[in-house]
Amino acid sequence: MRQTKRDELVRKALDIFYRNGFHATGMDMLVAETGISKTSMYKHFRTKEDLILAVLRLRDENFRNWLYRRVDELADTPRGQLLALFDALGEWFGKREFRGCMFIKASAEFQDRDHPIHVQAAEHKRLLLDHFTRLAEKAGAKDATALACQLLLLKEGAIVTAVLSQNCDPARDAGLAARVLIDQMLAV
Amino acid sequence: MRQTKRDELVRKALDIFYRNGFHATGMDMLVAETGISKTSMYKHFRTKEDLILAVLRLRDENFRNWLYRRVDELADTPRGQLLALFDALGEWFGKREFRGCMFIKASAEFQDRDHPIHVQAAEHKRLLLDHFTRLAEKAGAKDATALACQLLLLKEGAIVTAVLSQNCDPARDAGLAARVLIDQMLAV
DNA sequence: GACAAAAATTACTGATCTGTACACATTCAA
DNA sequence: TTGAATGTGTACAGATCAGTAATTTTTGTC
Repeated sequence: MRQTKRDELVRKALDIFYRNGFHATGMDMLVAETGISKTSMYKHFRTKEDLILAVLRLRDENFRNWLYRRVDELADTPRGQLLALFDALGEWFGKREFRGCMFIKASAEFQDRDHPIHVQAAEHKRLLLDHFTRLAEKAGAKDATALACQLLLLKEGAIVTAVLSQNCDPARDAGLAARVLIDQMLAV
Repeated sequence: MRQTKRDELVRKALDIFYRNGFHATGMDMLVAETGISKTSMYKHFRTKEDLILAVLRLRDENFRNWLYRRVDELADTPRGQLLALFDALGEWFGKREFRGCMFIKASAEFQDRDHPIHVQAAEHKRLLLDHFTRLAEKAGAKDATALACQLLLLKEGAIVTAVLSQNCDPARDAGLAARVLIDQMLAV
């Protein structure tokens, strides 16, 4: 119960950082938009960086939970789930609040590979890749690791393209490409 | 000839913004690292945003010229050139100064779709897509537009992955995937 | 109602941000 | 030699940055 305020802060900060970027969002803006005092913020987090790391942890949890659950709802077989990844992506791109991948943006603003924020963004991608790999194994792919890598490339590319191009449907293109790659990897 | 100083500024600012990010790079840092006075900077560019736009124009020119020329050197046939795209990407990823795609990073820091910097980043991607589409047409793809979109997804995904994952070879994965997609699109 | 933890308020520090003002130096051409 | 264009150096404005200190208010629990 006593964690409530902290959770509220992280939840609201997530929205603001996601919409506005990390460097462009000052602590004073967080105070104004969350209604939480700066003293409280600095009681829960020693620095802005610590807050950002907490935000990214929440984002990772939210996003992967959502994606895995949605894929599970959309298909039963491992092969079907690999394909459903891109249907789920399409749903995400269509949401009003879609603003691209928070981890790509984090790595763009904190470029140093050793920076904790960059490291955490990389960890998110690794967890996704692991999940894709397990799905590819269950589907019986000849080279599950390679297939998972390729599907991850399509996913990341689709996200970037969804942000930067209006008049196209990257989730559909990625899904069509994925089907070809999957069929080729499952063929005997 | 009197454009020299302005060009020098844009060239040096490109390096600094690319390494350090846009918001994280202040005009005072540009003064310190370029040796060009702030007064001169603001004589050539009314605002920091104008300077960034000029930097992105130069980057677009440099990058596309390099990529197109490199692909031309690596292969003769249109199909070979589509594949060579990913060999060229691999060379780029291996360079010491590689820091990801400047336009992805620009769109991450200036998220508003109407923002001039975001618009210019989108234009860069559109020009690349056009080039890919022409190559796919020359190669005789059944659906040149679709193939070009898919290859662009692989390219963007590979760049993002090259930034965020150390222990893998996204250019190779993308190249292998591209071969499958191209073969499927060129098959009768 | 009493008590203690948590949060808010307010004001502040020192640094940095974009952008400007002004005086002075350099270059080049007529 | 004059004069205009282009450059530099320095100082500054006004806002905002991350982060802190001291005090008061709110809140939940016994």
